[in-house]
Amino acid sequence: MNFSSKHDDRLPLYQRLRDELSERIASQQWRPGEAIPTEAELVKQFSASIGTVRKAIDMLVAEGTLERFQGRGTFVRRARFDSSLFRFFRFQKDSGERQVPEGRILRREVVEAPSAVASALRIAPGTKVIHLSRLRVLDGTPLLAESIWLPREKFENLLDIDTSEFGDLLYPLYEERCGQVIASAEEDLTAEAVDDVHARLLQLPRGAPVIVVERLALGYDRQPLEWRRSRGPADKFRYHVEIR
Amino acid sequence: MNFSSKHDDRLPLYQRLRDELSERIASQQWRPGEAIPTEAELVKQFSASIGTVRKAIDMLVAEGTLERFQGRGTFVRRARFDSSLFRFFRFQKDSGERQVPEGRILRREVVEAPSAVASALRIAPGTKVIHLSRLRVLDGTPLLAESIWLPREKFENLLDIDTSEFGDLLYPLYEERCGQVIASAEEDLTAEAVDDVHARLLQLPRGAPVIVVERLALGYDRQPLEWRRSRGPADKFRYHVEIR
DNA sequence: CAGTGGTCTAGACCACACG
DNA sequence: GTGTGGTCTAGACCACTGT
Repeated sequence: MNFSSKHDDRLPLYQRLRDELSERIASQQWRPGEAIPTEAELVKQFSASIGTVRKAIDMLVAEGTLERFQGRGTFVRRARFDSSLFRFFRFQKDSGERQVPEGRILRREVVEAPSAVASALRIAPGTKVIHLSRLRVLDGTPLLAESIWLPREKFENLLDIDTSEFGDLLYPLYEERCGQVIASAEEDLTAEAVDDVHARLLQLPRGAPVIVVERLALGYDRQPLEWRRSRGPADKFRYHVEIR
Repeated sequence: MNFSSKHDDRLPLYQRLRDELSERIASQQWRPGEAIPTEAELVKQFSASIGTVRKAIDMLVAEGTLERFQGRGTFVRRARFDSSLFRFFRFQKDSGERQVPEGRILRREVVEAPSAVASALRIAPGTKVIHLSRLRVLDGTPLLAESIWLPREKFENLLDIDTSEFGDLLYPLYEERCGQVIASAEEDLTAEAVDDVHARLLQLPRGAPVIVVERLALGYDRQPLEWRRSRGPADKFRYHVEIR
């Protein structure tokens, strides 16, 4: 067995190996939660030494694409985005348990992509996109008001289901209904004084500070799959960063 | 040559090696900007193989403690924190060049540590600390209002210099005057409506949204050296994160 | 040129998971 | 016990830096 042709021979072997593995994951040849072949097997397949194979796998583990378990194997990592919400918002029960906030879809429509959305999703402006408006609520308190945009072509199936059946988490829904797996994301955080529309939605006084999180979610092949903008009350927000 | 005694023999060799190197850096045996011994030299000193030495160094590079340059050597990394400011604030000239905002010390005093400060710096409440009040200004526009607390014992020398000679960056000053090197930091971000005191300082209307950044700065030995709380106008703020 | 880190090999043995 | 990843060795050769 050998490499798919497109790799540059001048690149180090472990790099090409990393890219090759990464592509097989992107193409869902190995799916999230599944084990990839053993190190010994990969050594044979790519006629590389164990050290080189391990270095390639090391990189994918560092990137968060793979997960290793001694004695069991190496697995494609299933991204856990719910936790990202809790990196930002200290909305937890006293016991410290993490609750998934209830998600209510307020609106679902097909529209032409506004220019900001089109450029984020890297599609032509005016392309049809699905727009969802969603409110996330915890213990009766509005937590987040979200606007979500999806390329229609990939997510057409979402138009067939009743929005009441969407459930509280969208990414598993994307996977089940549309075969689209979210592998990573980029977020931009800002803050602003709440506008009247969101003040009503979030039950906040006029001009109260809100956090704005814009998230671009990507597949394993790094294609943009979803763009969303979420707003939440600033006093519920705390984000922690380590710097070196 | 051998390891300092305290390392646990059950730990993998590359781990013990990493810890040993890390300690030598913390103790300023090798200082920021200086090269550490070559890989071949470390192989001899620790009677390990080249692969093991490289793995230990790899870890410190990944942590941001060391920096490698092919053909030149491996160097203790000098933390560059000015950049952290610009990760958060999009205050740049049109050309994209990064300007260091002017720093004006408004007040310098010795006080007993408030409990929040004491717990952040991990010292007993009531211990004497140096408190600095500082305004950072770019092109005449107030950017950040900062309150900075330092353990008096380590930073006594700062009391001897006129505050007008502090300059625009404090961390180089800490290093030159007090021998204290900042190696890493943790930041917490929140947002709030500005209070009257900071509205005046930052020239903002009442209740405007401000970003609040609390930073704990640590030495190479991870001892807390400085705690600060900074506030800046939210519309100047944008923070970018990657999630996996 | 000599000296540095970067890549790669071909093994050995250990620690852990699971049937 | 068998199979997996984890640690470690002892080299070889390449690519880059500085003199």
